[in-house]
Amino acid sequence: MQKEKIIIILGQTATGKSNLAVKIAKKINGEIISADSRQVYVGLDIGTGKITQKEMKGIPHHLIDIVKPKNKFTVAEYKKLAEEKIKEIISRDKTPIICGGTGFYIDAITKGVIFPKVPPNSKLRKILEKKSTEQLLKILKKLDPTRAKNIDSKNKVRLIRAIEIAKALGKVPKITAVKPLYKFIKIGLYLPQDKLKKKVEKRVKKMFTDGLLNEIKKLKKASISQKRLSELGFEYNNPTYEKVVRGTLQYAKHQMQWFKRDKEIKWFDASKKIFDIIMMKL
RNA sequence: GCGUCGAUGGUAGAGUGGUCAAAUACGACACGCUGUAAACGUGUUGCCUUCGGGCUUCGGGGGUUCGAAUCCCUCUCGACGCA
Repeated sequence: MQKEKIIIILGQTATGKSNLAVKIAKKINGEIISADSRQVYVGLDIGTGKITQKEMKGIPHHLIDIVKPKNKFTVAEYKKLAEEKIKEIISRDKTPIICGGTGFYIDAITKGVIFPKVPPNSKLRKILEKKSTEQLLKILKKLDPTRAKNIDSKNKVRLIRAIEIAKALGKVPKITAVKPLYKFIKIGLYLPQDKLKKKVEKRVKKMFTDGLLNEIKKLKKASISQKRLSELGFEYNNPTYEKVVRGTLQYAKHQMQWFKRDKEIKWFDASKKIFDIIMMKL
């Protein structure tokens, strides 16, 4: 049996992924699944550059606005939901198009990664957070010497998660991945540095005129704490134009850092006319 | 014009005779990442290097000293105060 085809649109922020995804969806009868770790939250619209109803042009979009910003959302949940959506869309005889810039989320689906079935344990985390990385490493060593050897020994977040898993399962299972069920076509969008910068500047300016500050006010009213807001991104942490531009540019760089390891991605310069070329490849 | 204070690496900002190529933070660059991922972490960040070191730096110039980012003189610029 031939594998179903799934199109992935990924790449740096502000390169026009959403737009391209909608165009492709129209042409090939597709539905879009977002791969953005922040657009899942209700109410984070302007700051995350969320696609508007109008921009969707009638194409169904999934995994946008699915949780309240108060609740934390994670990759594992994303993977589960996205895989459900993929099945659903295929059963409707349509093509799933995954579109977004969160590389970790995309890999979670396309690389068949299996996450250990250990949900975050906030109680345990709270206790562990108070300890130093040295102490944490010691604890992990006792529980799982192998993982302790390979882990990023100064990374608290990773250490805590490793301990969390080891406590629940006895040890941290080896990374496992299953063969993907689908045929993924990965299309990467990038912009030359100067063009990216201009695009980002324009976008951030628009963010402020569109009412980013107001959006933050609303979130605060909905009793989202300042701490939580800053977790949701620099746009939500006392943003200024300069801060957001710099942060976005840094983020774009970080995204490339992640994506460039994936040799399956076919890259396209988003400042050129690429739609027809991409369509030919699908 | 007089007086006081100040001038430090890409930026902010410590340092006030040796342990200073100069803390720290930010930025920049490189890299990692398996349930927080716009998160979290690591390395480099004057120049050269056979990686042992070598060389030139703390507004400019001059001096004191075995030794100066640190003390003195002077010039330039800036802030404030008095005229």
